[in-house]
Amino acid sequence: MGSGDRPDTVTIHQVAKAARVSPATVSRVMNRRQSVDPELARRVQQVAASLGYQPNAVARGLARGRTGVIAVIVPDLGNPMFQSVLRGVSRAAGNEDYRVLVTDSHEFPLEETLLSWETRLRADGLVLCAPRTHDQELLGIAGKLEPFVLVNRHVDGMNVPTVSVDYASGVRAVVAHLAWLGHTRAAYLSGPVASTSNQERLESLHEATHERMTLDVIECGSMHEDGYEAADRALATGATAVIGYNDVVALGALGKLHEIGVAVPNDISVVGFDDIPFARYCAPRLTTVSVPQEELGLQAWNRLSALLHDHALPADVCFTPRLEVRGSTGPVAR
Amino acid sequence: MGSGDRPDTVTIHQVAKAARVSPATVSRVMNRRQSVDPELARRVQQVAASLGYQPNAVARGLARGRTGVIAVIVPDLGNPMFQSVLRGVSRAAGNEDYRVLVTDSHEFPLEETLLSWETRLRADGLVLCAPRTHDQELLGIAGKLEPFVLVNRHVDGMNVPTVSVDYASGVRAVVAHLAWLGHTRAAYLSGPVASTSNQERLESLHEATHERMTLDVIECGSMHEDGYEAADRALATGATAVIGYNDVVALGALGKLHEIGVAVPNDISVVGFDDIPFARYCAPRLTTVSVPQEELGLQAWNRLSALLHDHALPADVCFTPRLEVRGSTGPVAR
DNA sequence: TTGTACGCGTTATCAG
DNA sequence: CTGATAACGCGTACAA
Repeated sequence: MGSGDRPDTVTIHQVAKAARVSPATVSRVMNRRQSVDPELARRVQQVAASLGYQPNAVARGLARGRTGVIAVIVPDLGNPMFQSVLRGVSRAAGNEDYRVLVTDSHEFPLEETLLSWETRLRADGLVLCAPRTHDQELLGIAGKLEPFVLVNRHVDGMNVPTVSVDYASGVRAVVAHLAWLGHTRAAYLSGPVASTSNQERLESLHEATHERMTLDVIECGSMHEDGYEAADRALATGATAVIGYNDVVALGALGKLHEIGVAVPNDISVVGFDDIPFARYCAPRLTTVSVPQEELGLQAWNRLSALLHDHALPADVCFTPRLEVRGSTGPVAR
Repeated sequence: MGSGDRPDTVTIHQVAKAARVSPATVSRVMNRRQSVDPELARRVQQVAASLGYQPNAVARGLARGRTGVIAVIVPDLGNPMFQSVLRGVSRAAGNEDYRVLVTDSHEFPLEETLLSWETRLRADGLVLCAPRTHDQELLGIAGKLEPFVLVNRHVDGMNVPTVSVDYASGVRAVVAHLAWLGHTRAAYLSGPVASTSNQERLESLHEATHERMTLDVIECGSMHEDGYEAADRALATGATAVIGYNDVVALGALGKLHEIGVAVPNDISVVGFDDIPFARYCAPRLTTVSVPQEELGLQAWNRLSALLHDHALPADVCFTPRLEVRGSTGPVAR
């Protein structure tokens, strides 16, 4: 037991009193200002250490106007793609002593902007992965989100640093690869309709397959289960190749195909997007459009960092994904 | 209207002035205090909305003494196990309007405590996944971390709410399962030596296999690559079953085995720990000791929440994992 | 080089 | 029910 008070909160004043200096001096010492007598600084540091003093981050944030925290919004913390982006941001930001406030918007478009705003208020800046929000809504709130960086999404008329991926190029590579293998009919396991990356991939697929390959679009989603369930329907179209909205979906389909005895790639080929870590560890290894996910996070941080420190802003970057051909695609059976 | 102007930082005073009331009243309205004249409250809300006012979270945190943020420390944001725990915490905390400050300690024991402390300062509480830190160090810093909850780890003499898993029980189930299948020689792909969960599993394995099965311990690690590389060495021992430190390692081994033409489970059986999402989507599906990862996060939040709100603290919980028998284990070849 | 005093934006206390 | 006023803990001009 003990007293119900909280004597464990040692403030700058207590340190000052114990060291017989003013709070200002303690502050200077804690912030490594050079204008303090070395001898005095040492004494203050000793006292501070012996008292276990650590500056209150909140008060410091208020006084300085910055918190040393950045916010990151992801649609789903369970999605390996965003996990990697988060990891990239976190590590990069951590190297410059910034912490990350992460928020999962639950794949819920309405929450994306609300949560973004709310979370942004507790941080100095924002890295936004918001594939579901409408352009208009984003444009409307952009002003209250600054400084922020957009990941994996482009919004016309929005002048915000963006880190993205040229999925169209990836799609073309996929289609070329499949065509070269002799495929003439492919099924696309479509992601969430509201997702811009799904729209981008779908549109590019239509363009790339035009008069070259038949494309069946299967309603699916973005989770394992979605791909697992959609596999049957994809199969029913007679397609010889399945293109998943992302790797997670593709792996879900792969699981189902294996279960029902459909051989990959002999009976059917499977392709995904992202190149999540497990894509290279499943059997057969998944052929996929490889996106540098952590690099995406790193570059996002670089831009946010520039914004925060008023440095020169790196140009927008758009990564060209690489088609990683592995074991899940093969010549069409005949 | 609404767009166009950019009120850099609109404060409670500006709202107060515009609504011709005192800041105190605005504060009351924003905090939904019932002691405000409904008519007045409506007016204030309108003004606040029209000005796009949102209370400054940092100032609010300072004044209230709590931030609405909790810290979560994980050894590696790339590990699906901790990703799930994080997700569980995040979603549970989010439901009560708490945000999550996440820090990746890079699997670096020394940083675990330092980062924990540093991060804890910016939050109201802490969920700590620190499998590498020594007991002594943890005991020493525990006082400055409170309130906090420990996940997946027990420290003797530390009176802190803990959410853990009875790995020993899982290990026994694995050994029983393998023995029943006729296996008499197993190889354990050992995780990081400093990891308490590895120590726990290894110790339990020795006990469970005692005079019943030969156990070869292979130095490995916690990543895909580690399992991938260790597969050969495991094979060389002549073991008919491989037990991975975790699913990630087991999947890495699975990949290598598949690559070199060793059939699973016909030639060799493979088991993992955790039951990460992909364990059920690989081929063959991975037999593994299933841990309720998100539930771990949820329960951790429940306890932290109780601590934060001074509610009755739920008893420590220790989940008994379930052996999820899938396709990667089978009768020993003869 | 060091100390004093004020501001950061809110909340809480206490009069009115 | 509402409004001054004092914290909250720290950073920093400004003065000494």
